[in-house]
Amino acid sequence: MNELKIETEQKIIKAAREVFIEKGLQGARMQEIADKAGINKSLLHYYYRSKDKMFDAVFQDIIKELLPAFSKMVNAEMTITELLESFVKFYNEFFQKNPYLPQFFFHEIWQHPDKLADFIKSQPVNPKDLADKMKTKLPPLIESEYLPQHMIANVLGMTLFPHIARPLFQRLFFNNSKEEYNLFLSERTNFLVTMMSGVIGDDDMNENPNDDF
Amino acid sequence: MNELKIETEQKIIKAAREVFIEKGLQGARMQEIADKAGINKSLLHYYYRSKDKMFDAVFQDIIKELLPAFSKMVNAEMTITELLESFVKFYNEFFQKNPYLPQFFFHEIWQHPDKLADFIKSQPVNPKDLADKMKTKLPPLIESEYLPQHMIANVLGMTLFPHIARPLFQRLFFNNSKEEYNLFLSERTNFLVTMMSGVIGDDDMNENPNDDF
DNA sequence: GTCTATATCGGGATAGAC
DNA sequence: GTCTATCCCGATATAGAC
Repeated sequence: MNELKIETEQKIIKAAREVFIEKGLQGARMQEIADKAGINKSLLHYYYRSKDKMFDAVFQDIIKELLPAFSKMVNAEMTITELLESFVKFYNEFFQKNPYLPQFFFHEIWQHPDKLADFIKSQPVNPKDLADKMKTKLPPLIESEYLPQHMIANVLGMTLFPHIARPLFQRLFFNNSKEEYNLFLSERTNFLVTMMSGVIGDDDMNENPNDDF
Repeated sequence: MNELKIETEQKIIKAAREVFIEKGLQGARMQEIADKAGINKSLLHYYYRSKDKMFDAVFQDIIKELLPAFSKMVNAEMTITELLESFVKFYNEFFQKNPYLPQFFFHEIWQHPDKLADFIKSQPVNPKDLADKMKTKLPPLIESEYLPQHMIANVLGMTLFPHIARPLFQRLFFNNSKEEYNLFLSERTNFLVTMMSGVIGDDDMNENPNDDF
């Protein structure tokens, strides 16, 4: 019995996630979620009292997957080049598996900035510390010119853009071929990593930003 | 009478645009649009038969404002540095005035890739030509390494990101202060222009990519 | 053209049997 | 826990008076 319950809840949350990510909170239909989960519509209300509560559960899950990946990498003991590499690789892979996700995420943070704020406040990590931490990883020459915020915006922007603009870009430049575009995306991971290393300079590869070394 | 009619239609399309951009097609309410236009709900149906048709009108308008700005600049007789500058300045200014717009645009192109495709096909401009044209503007050294698609994704990504990620970034790094963030955005325009010029090399400033010079 | 009143319907939510 | 049946409201859309 209990196993069945757990299994059902899994099916529901999985289906809900898929539908919400594709259609957004307003666009999603409870019926579609129920169909996709292979269960009855009213069961949704048994597990999650309302559509809103169900959405919250999904939204929180997704933020928890996206943001910590960010801070974990910044906190890890890596050089800036290694950091950028794991950064770009992680998000490129993640979004290639979940193409609708960037669109969903940014749409919903504009619709519910409050929900986002609550989550951020509940987090133990201080984002300003992250930015500072990132700054210490930068070679001195660049450090003086780049605000860490610019740096982060550059990296995230260049990584994210081809994913969120996919419906447009795939049609404009890749004959609307899914395969061609995935090829472009995979290739782009390497392109970005080598390009960024070039801008930063490879000479920090042997440096260690920590004093205790 | 006719003037009144025109005036009303203007008020409606303006209101519809605002509400659609903030809430999206699914999130928008006809009542809210009517209220914002200061007219009766049923008048909306008199001018545009349905919500969908109204949305189409708005969506087309917006695409027409966003994409041609793109191609006009690429076609203009500018060096790559001048091109990048007008590019970044145009979009940064446009999105600062219309903060919800990037979020709206990307959400809706995922929801209606068909509508987007139709528009693209109806355009006389060939995007591949644009990419090639852009390639001719690049200094030879860079040309060999950069696919124009990467170049475009880089510039658009770095320009767009702080706008679409605003609810997140403003909270994470700018105490959720609207003023501080606008300052950051304005400053970033210059930052991007100088940074990009640096990467490309300023030595193309005096070159003219055309043979007839 | 613009309004009021109303129809219609989709979709979230609840009651209750099993 | 899961289903069927039903409620009920919100939102788009239409009819018709002025």
